[in-house]
Amino acid sequence: MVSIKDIAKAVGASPSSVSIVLNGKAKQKRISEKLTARIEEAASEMGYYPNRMAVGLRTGKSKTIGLIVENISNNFFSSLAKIVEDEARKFGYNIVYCSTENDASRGKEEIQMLYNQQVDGYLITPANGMEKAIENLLSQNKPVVLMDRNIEGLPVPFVAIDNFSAMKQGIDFLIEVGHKQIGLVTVDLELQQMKDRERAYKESLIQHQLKYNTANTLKLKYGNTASQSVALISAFLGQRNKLTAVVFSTNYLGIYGLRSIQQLQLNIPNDLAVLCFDDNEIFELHSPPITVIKQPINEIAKTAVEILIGQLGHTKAVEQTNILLQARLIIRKSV
Amino acid sequence: MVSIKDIAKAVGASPSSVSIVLNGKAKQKRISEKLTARIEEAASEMGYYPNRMAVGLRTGKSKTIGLIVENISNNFFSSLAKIVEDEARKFGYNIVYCSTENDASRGKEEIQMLYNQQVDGYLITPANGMEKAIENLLSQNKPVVLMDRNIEGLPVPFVAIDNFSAMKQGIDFLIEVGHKQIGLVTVDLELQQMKDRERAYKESLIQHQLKYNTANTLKLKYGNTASQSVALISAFLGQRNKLTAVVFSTNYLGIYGLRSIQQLQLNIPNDLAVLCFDDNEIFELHSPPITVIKQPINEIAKTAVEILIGQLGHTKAVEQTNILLQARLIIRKSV
DNA sequence: CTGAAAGCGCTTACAG
DNA sequence: CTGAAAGCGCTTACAG
Repeated sequence: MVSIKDIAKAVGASPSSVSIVLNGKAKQKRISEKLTARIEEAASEMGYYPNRMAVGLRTGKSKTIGLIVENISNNFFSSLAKIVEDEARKFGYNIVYCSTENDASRGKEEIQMLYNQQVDGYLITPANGMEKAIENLLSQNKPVVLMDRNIEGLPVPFVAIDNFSAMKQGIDFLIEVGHKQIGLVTVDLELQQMKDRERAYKESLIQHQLKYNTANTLKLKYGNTASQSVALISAFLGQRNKLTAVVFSTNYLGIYGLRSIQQLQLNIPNDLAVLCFDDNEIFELHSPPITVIKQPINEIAKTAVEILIGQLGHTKAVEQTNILLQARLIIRKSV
Repeated sequence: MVSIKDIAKAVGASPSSVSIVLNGKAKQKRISEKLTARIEEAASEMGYYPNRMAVGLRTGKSKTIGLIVENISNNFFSSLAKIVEDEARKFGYNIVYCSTENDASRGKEEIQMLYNQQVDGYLITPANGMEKAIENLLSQNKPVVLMDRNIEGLPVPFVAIDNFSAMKQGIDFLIEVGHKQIGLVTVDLELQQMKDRERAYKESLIQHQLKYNTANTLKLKYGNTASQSVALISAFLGQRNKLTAVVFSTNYLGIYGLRSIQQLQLNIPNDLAVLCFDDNEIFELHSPPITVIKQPINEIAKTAVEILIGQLGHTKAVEQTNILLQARLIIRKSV
């Protein structure tokens, strides 16, 4: 590996001059044009690239961003990851990812690893229980942007969608179309977004003078396996055949749900209308295609990176730091 | 951030002793048990964690692995990424990912970035044109493991599936079941795996005394948009209605294909039998569920990490470094 | 206009 | 048994 010293030797200058030139500060530091040219030529000829470890140690900047998501293999998060990668790339940043699996202790370890690795900023979809660790980061003046899930009371920028009105929009639609017995399948995570979605379900029913019956809500354990979940959804859907519509509060629950419905040999939408929160190629392709509430993944990722990069000092800081984007109801054929 | 110096000061020892103890070499370097205990206590009390940049600069190791895939948002690669993360984590490694989008110049830039960042090892699904860059890595003695796609003639470990026999198995099955007019939808990438799959298609037909007709193969451009691809597949499938079965040579082609088939309102499997290379939740859930050739993603990822970690000196080197795993034909209801 | 020196936090030969 | 010193590759205040 060729170092600054090597170049200095090659052109007969000092390492400091080389460093200055290579950092584009030649003019500012009044290095002669002649020396500047010689150094630049030598650098490109010798194939010089700075050792980021050394730069990092010296400057405290690693040009790396830590991305902590629930699970990188989940479609929602991997789509997010791709946009994050592309955006960060424009500013010369690499991304190191970690999956929490919604396990706070795993998440905390990951924050620690990223911290030791000196990542410059953090993009996090926090699991419950990570509040303290994130607060620590903030108190160390590390730039953090939360995505998808907020932590109440932490002074940290946050970009996500307005879960309440997104879900409300969906349920309102089901009701307008004539459904009166609407079931909800959700997950027992104590996440604000899940609570918001559930609350929207309830309030929409009440607002439309429909009965809110807790028996019409199925709350699955997060830790359940796929086949357990499918079985539980099947039982839920099979028993209460008075339901005319069901809404799944996440992507993967919807996928499980479709499997259950297939097993039960119910016809969508005749036997049962289906609405799902979060889109997925599966839903678009299903016969019939499933009506969904779609999050603007692109916009979420872009905005989050933009804010983070702003904090890292590359662009102007974004003024409004709590950003709630709107989801869109995409009407297909399942309702 | 607390440093080794701080600890040294706190316990009244030298930084070197602290370093030795904290690296678990106290016994070996014959540091007294008393000092060892004092240092360890202070370190945990003060919340010491090594600065990985400094360690990296000094030792040349960053405890980071670079993962270069075609596209992190693609289900196959994000699933791979999750297993890679979990396996690497066991050995204390972080993963930084990059998507090439099958663009060699982007891929080369990414290798360069990872190199500057001093990643310890590389896990790569190479795009065509990255051969030279990978060769460079090898000549610098950087550990590299190729996944999914090989590069002929490079002395580099490689783990993937036996694409030829996997595809052969699938086509043989279609023929045994009675199909004589079998179409193939594939992509124009000059990748060995794609060639192997195509070759298997051809050879299976010939072996069974069926006509191999190039008009029955549709080769899509990699750069096509989703809707372009769907339109082209529709045209292909619509015209030659003598086809009784079609096989898609990748995951995303299959997804496009299902959309085309839906648009054409063809019944699977009565009007057209469908077989797809690579599994996907979509296929499992489709009505009817699609028969697929499934790659053992878990095994691929685990094996690749295992070999890489082996090369990094943590476990014994794996002896057999070119590993071809077997794919499995999963018979569902689309044939 | 340019160079010598210090120092980021760590590890490792070396000396005692 | 323990410490002082050098050095990884870089950047930046300082001196001239």
